[in-house]
Amino acid sequence: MSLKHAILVLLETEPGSGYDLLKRFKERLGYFWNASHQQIYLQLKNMNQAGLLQCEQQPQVGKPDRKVYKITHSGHEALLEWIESPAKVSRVNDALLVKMYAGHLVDKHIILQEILQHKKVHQAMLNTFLTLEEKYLNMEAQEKAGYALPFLTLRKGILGEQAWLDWAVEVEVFLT
Amino acid sequence: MSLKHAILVLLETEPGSGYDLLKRFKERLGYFWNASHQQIYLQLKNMNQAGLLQCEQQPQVGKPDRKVYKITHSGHEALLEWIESPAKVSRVNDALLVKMYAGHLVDKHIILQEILQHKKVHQAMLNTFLTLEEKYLNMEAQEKAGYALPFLTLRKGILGEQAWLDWAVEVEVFLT
DNA sequence: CTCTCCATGTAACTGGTTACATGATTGG
DNA sequence: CCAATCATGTAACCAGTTACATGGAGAG
Repeated sequence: MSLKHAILVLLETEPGSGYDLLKRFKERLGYFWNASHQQIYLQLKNMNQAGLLQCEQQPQVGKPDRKVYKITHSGHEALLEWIESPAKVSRVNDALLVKMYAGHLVDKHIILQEILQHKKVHQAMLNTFLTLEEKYLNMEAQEKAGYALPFLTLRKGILGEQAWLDWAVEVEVFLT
Repeated sequence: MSLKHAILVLLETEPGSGYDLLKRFKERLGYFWNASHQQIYLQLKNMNQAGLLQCEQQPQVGKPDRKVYKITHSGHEALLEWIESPAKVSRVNDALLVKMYAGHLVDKHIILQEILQHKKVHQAMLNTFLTLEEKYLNMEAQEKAGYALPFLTLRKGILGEQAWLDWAVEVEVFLT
């Protein structure tokens, strides 16, 4: 299970609350890791209990306390251990392809419409990634160096989305 | 969710036992849908109870009964309804990219080794897909027509794996 | 005044994995 | 003889989603 480790990664550089983490997930790991706020709050509680994080409560007026979590030494150790041990090849379960496979059962326009809807989402993601890429490429050498690995994950996103869109073209050609 | 629907797809053309389905998953939906035998047996039981499938028990000597499941009318309806209603864009949770993102915490050879391991698996998958593609391309026009949609899902696999391997090259260039 | 964002959480449920369990047959 | 494959399942656990719940602040 890796939500735990993803949280450790995001807290490794700076402490943050559950909500902060939610935002960081969207900004930084958005393409390859998703987490809902419910999952995050629960995980933080568990990880705090397990001693991977420590929590500082900041009282707020008219709001629930702001709980800022910080990685502990034990948390840092756990993170390194995880990075160093091999990960399984992640296998997808893609419902769209199951539909595609059985598409002969319905009118082909239904499948085509579905593809076009998904295409919009993938095109939008690609655009976001390309904007981020440009930002990176315009950085000064020094700043660039610090973002090299995140940039490689961005490249994964770009190549993945481009492949998706190339595939969509093949599908459209066949279905129209 | 969709394991249910994937099973309906696989039983739509011909009945089969849990073990038959396990094999069909591997052969036909392998790239985009994974299911363990435990999941399948459980689902079949539930779907039988829900009236989507009917089960015929074939007694066997020295073995548990062979339970052959067949899609019912209600199951067929459920399948069509599912295909016709929009699917969410599937979002990946890829632990390898989380590691990559935080790769600065460890020696870069650790990340490189991990990439090389994963690359082997992706290369093997691509080879399998390319073999299947060739098989399809050598079919006669008539037979080809019947496999057009499954062929498109195969194309997705091919484009996806090629993109993965292209990305791996970029990673290797950076890490060596 | 309503909508969106900020900010936090609990509870029930569904989906999926890991571990356990059994035993025959086939191929090297 | 040993490993793999055939063939079936249960139980405990872990991960993730959906629904529910609350309430302030700022924008239009």
